[in-house]
Amino acid sequence: MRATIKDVARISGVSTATVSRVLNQLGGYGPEVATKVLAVAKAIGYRRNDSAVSLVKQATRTIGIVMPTVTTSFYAQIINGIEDSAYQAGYSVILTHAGSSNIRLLESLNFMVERRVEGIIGVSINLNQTDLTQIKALAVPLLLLSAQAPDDQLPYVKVDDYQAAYAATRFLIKQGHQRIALAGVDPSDLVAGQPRIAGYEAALTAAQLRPDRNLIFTGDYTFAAGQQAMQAIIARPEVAPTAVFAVSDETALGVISICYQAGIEIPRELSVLGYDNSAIAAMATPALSTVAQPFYQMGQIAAQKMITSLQTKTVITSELVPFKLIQRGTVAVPRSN
Amino acid sequence: MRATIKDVARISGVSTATVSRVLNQLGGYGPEVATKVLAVAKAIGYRRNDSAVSLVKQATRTIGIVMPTVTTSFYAQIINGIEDSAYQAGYSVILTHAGSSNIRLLESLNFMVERRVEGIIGVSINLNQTDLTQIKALAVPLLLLSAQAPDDQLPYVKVDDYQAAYAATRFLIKQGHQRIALAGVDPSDLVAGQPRIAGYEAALTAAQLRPDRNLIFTGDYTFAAGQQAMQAIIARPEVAPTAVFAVSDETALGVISICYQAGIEIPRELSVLGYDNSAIAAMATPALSTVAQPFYQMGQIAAQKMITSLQTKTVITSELVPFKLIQRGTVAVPRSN
DNA sequence: GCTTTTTACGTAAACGTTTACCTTAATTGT
DNA sequence: ACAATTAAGGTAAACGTTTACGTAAAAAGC
Repeated sequence: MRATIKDVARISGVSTATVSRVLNQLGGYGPEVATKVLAVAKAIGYRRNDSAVSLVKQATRTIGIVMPTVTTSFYAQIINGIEDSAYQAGYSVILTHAGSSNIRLLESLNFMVERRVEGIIGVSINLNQTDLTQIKALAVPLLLLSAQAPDDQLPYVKVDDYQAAYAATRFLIKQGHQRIALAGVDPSDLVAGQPRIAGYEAALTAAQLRPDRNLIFTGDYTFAAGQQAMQAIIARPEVAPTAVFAVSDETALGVISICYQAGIEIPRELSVLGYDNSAIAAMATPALSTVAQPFYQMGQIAAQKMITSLQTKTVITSELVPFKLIQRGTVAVPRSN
Repeated sequence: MRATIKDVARISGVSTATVSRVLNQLGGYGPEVATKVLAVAKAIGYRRNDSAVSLVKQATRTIGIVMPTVTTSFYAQIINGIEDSAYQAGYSVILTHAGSSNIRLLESLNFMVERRVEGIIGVSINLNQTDLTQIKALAVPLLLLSAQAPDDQLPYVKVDDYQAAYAATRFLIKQGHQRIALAGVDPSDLVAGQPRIAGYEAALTAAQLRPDRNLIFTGDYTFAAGQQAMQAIIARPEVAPTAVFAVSDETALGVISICYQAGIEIPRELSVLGYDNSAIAAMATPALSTVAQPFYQMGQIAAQKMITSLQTKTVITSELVPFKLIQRGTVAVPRSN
């Protein structure tokens, strides 16, 4: 068994209260006692037991992360951001997956409540009203990252998908594109799907271009979705876009992979724009132009917001973080111009 | 404040012991008491406090993950594997970064010991002898994942880098390649660097090909390392390999990106083989041939080994997991053949 | 030199559980 | 019908800390 504060006290010849005071530097002890206690603690390898501390202090200094079981590449960046901020503030982070399609979500949240996390950051989780009422019953602060609850019932940190899609589409138009496809989007997705469609269409309309539903290729943000979209584009020469705005970098790579197989040269024959700026974007050939989400910073911001809210006992406010258009090698002016 | 077992007991009109028995289904109570207690617990939103349980049971059912602050794309797969296994066994996982180049390593480990994790899985961390003695002093089980300690002083789960590099090189030779470069490797890295160099050279020697140190381009496994290696290859036409074995997928993409810029066609003019089979390998154009490490399974195996060792109180044994050569689109027979 | 303040500790309760041990009543066996 | 067993539930200690409160001695103030 591991040494306890009592062992340190006994060997040092003082009370546990004094040991605690020395260890936490609270004052109220003499210098020779302090050195003695410290020496003994080190000698017997004493480490304090956070379970006991949490119990008496009624605070665990732990925040939880809940994510769907995905392996998209920005996963790491988000977690890094959260963990770095948490660590700096002396908080631990405990991690749980919600399973694919949130199957394990409430179970996971329960788990965390029993661990007495002080707050939870839910990454990319879609909530319906039933979920929300159950979450409220849990009585634990929940902050959404890259997600949004119906009627904004929960605070969030995310980019403004409408604005980002608008800016991205506008950028393609300014390059001279008129027939711009939107690929891989899920129109039933209220948080990332519909706003991006709306932004895309608004930018077209603002430029006097008529949005064409035949240019929207639905999907689930994956590589495969991009492949399917591009195959559909090739199969229907009558639509013939000069640019495709993919709804994620992975989707963009999917369309690029089909283009490669079909001998369509990028960006000469077709421009492709991604979304996310995940690590793979810079490493693709040609390097992928994309709209960047600052994942690491989003993680940091989320953790900071959560922790300061915890410490100041104020409510967490939502925050829209800035996106950025990153021009690399997959967008050019269309050939016809 | 959250409801406690005492609240449940008081409202139900029984003792806390009985509540505990009901909640944990230990028997020794009547059916009507049970339903009453359960109803009360639910009504007041009682959740048990794991800090208290951990304290009295002297077990936290938590394992820790320590990783360097990297954003390589297999990060997610490893964590998913660990978390899934842990979750199934009723364990929580708490996550900490060791910082770049392990700057925060011992601090992180200490953190975890204070949290009383029952075991720690260290992912991709390189340990020197000083680290090791300090870790031993921590007296907590540590299992290495994709890493190895000097003199095998700690158990590990990893692929056999020597064999994998040997098989990969042999594969390239069988395709007809005779001048094969090795790119991005760190020769001072005892765990992933030297064994891969050795396997690479052994395969060459076994095929009566003389290893040539000029064909080894050192680096740090990154995308940039691959770019530098390929630039060096182009700058020195006298070495002119027909294939390059990159020491990671990212490095492979680095060499591919330079080839693209230089107009070198892959795989017609140059074959490229990666290492890892991270998500990006399948999404690259052309799709990257690579030696696959089963990251998700490695995570699972590590967690399972740790947990069964904890439960059976046996030592953790090391395990070499199988690699696999995945042939996609970046390796072909050399032109000269 | 006496009171007052400060310093340096010790005592013990509290945090929320689990569980060994005890007690009472009901059930069983004969 | 009575002893023996079992079932149902209570009591209280224990886990490892922190911290309010108490106390004795030393220091300071006059």
